[in-house]
Formats: sequence, structure tokens, C-alpha cells
Amino acid sequence: MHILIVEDEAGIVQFLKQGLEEEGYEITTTSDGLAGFELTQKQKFDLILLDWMLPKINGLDLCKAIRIKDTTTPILFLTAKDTVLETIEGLKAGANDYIKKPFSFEELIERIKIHFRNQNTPEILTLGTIKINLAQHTVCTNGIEVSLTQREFDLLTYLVKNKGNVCTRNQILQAVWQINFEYDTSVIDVFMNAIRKKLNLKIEEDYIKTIRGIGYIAND
Amino acid sequence: MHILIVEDEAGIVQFLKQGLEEEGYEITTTSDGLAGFELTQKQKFDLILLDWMLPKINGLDLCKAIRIKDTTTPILFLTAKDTVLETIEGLKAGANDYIKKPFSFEELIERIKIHFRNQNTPEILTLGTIKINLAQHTVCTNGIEVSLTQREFDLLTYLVKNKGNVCTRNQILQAVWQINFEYDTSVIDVFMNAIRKKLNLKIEEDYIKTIRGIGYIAND
DNA sequence: CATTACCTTAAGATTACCTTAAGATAATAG
DNA sequence: CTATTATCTTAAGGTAATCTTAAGGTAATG
Repeated sequence: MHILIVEDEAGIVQFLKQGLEEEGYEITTTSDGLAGFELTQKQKFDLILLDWMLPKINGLDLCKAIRIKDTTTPILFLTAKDTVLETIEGLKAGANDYIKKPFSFEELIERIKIHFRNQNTPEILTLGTIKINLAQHTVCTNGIEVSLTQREFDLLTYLVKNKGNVCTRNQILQAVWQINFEYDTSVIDVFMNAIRKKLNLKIEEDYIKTIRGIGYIAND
Repeated sequence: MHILIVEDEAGIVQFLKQGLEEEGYEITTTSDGLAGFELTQKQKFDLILLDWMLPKINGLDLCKAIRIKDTTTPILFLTAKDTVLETIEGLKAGANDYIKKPFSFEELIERIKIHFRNQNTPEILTLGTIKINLAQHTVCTNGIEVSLTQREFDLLTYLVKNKGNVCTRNQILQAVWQINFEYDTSVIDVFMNAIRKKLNLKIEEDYIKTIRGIGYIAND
């Protein structure tokens, strides 16, 4: 679990980083809002801790900016601005929690954990007659096991997890290949081809549809 | 959205029920923990507000009991027990938030909304009987799916997003074609034609009207 | 009635995707 | 540590969908 901390007071950063690392989280820190924003656009974090008063872009605006593209990553304010109005403003900006300084580290941990609690995705994903068993790392179509390579498996899983929504090529590259920038490659095509072959999907057969110019979509 | 309130102080119940109903939520209330538990086993709520001190079963135990079978429904504590230790205990029992009395009703609303935020009602744009589903990248007219190409889709989406406002040809070129300078082309016409054909729009039919000399306007 | 803007169609150009194969890399076994 | 194998990535040719251009027709405007 990778947490981004955007905070400019070195002491607090140090305190948080150390404490959270002891809890087993991977931590990235930055001290100004602009750098924080750029980080969030380049890579995906599992959770973001935000101070309100920050150089360049303040926490509130940063929160809003992140939420334009990303509506799911939990954002927790951690700030000395403690009035009700400020709290409401923070939450309205898209934050998931608003914790006032001074705070109990123990409580912070618990409030962070809330957001990781229900990330245990079901063990078996389905797409029509295709079954993906995440625990066993196996894929069956019509009851017959099909052997997929790692990348094939990851790609298929990603599409199925986002069943019903278009996945853009860039989103796929980010999620499956961890390539974070605009990049001209045709790997996706090659793997889509492999998957379709192994699962006997015709292109017209709509379990996985190509959306020209955008990406792909999985659907039962 | 259906909220269960488990709280034994009649005044608070009344206050919450009324306020939340005004916000458009459906409210069920009960004043003791056991009844609350039985309700949760019988029906599914979208969110649960819990007091700590309750007759028969206290809020903490109730929370744990609910979490045995149901790990997803958001549970919010709303209690006068305000120490850090109690907060942590509440969160560890499986609650999603812990709000201390006295609380601001406005803040409560925001903290409730957090949990409904990503119940992603798919973003659907409409224009009369035409529905555009952005996530699925599909367009339906009178319930029948119509297949549009990328450009057609972008153009239609742009017009519908600006429903009620005239879009000039230059604005359209900028938004859909990323052409930023005065440019003599008739692509727009070609695509408008294609869209109208595919969606069975007559020119007199006013979902999309031509504003001669200016551009186009979409309207229900 | 002349002019202008828009509609419509079709053909050529372009782009995106599919497919295959070969070279590069990583994992595994000898 | 090297050989072998499996997997990943790059590259390139083919194909089909899509986009753009262009040109003739039609309706609106003054």
C-alpha cells in the first residue's frame, strides 16, 4: 500500500513517514502542492494525506484538482484548520476524511485502515462464461482451464475488474504495465490478440470489444 | 438511499430524521441495539448511524455483529464518547467514521455523502430520447443502441454537454478537432450529417438545430 | 435572383488495429 | 554458471474502419 504525504512541515513529515513505514506502508512525501499534483498525475497512490496550507497550490485546490480525473483514491486532510466550515469545505472538495491537528497517531492509522478494509476483491471474477480465479491464478472458459501468461492474466483481470467501463489504452498501460506517460507502443494489441485467441473470442463476439480510438471494454 | 438510525434519545432521533429526510434520504429508526441488529439482518440499508450507548446491545457490539456478515455497508458512529481510545475502539469494530457529539449537522451530511459519492451512477448525458453513456462509450436513441465513430461520438457529446447553448463552428473545431485557428473546412457538416442520419434526426426536428452563419445548438 | 451557407454523397487518404514473427529479456533447470 | 525455455517487447505488413476532401445540390437570406 503506497501512501502519498503532501505536507510542508518537516517535523510532521518525518513523524508521519516513520510511523506509517513502521506500519508497513510505502511512503512518498512532497512538501508543495504543485509537486504533489504532478506526482498524482504520474502515478497511482492507494491513499493521499493532505495538509491544507501548502506552498504553490494549497491542499484544498490540490484535492479538487486530483478529483477531476480521479474520484476514487482516498484523500485524507490532516490540518490545523479546525472549524466546522473548513471541515465541510474540505469534505466538499472531495476528501474522504478530515482529521484535525493535533491528532492521535493511533486514530490516524485506524482512519487510514478504513479505506483499505474492503479492498479484498472477490476471489473469482467472471466475464460471461469466463471465470478468473485470482487466488489460484487460473482462468477457465466453459469449465476448461486456459493457461495465460502473467501479462495476459493481468490484462484480462484489469478489463474484467472494470467490466462495463471503457478502459483507455493509457489506463491499461498504467495499470498493467506501470507506464505512466504517453507512450507509443503496440504491446496491448499483441496481448489482446493472445487473449482472444486463447479464450476463443471472435472480435465480433462481444465479451471484449475494441473501442476504436479509445481502448477496450469487457462486458457479459 | 435508505439510512438506518439506531439511537435512543428521542430528541436526537427526531432531529436527525427530519434533517436527513429533508436531504432526500429514506429513514428508518430504532431505539435499541437488538432491534437494530434484527433490522440489519432482515433488510439492506445503504448506511447506518449508530449511537454507542444503547439499550440491550450497545453500539460497539452491534457494529461488530453487523460486520460479521456485512463488511461493506457504511457504519457511522455518532456518540458522546469522545476520547481517542473510544474512537479507536469504534473504528476497530468496523465503523467507517466516528463523529463526536455535539456535531454539526452540515458536517454530518457531508460525512454521509462521502459514502454515496462513488456509488457511481453511470454518467449519462441525455438529449431528448437520446442517451449517451460516457463510461460505456455508447449511444442509445429510444433504447436502441446506435454505433457512432469516435469523431461522431465526440461531436455529439460536445453539443449535448453544451445543451441549450449555441456552439460556434470554431468552438466545435477547437473542442473536437483541436484546430485552433480560423480554418475553412466542411468536416463538421459531414459529421453532423452522419449523426443526424444515425440518430434519425430530421433537420426540422429540433434536438440539434443548425444556426445558420454561427453553428449548432442541442436542445431537448 | 444572386449569393451564401449548409447538406449530402462518394472516393481517396489516413489512421488504428490485428496479426505474425523475430529479437530481447527473464525465469528455470541442468 | 551456462543452457534452455518461457515470456515479453518490438517491429512491420496487412486490413478494415474512419476521417477528410471535394464537388454538386439545396435551402435560406437579403
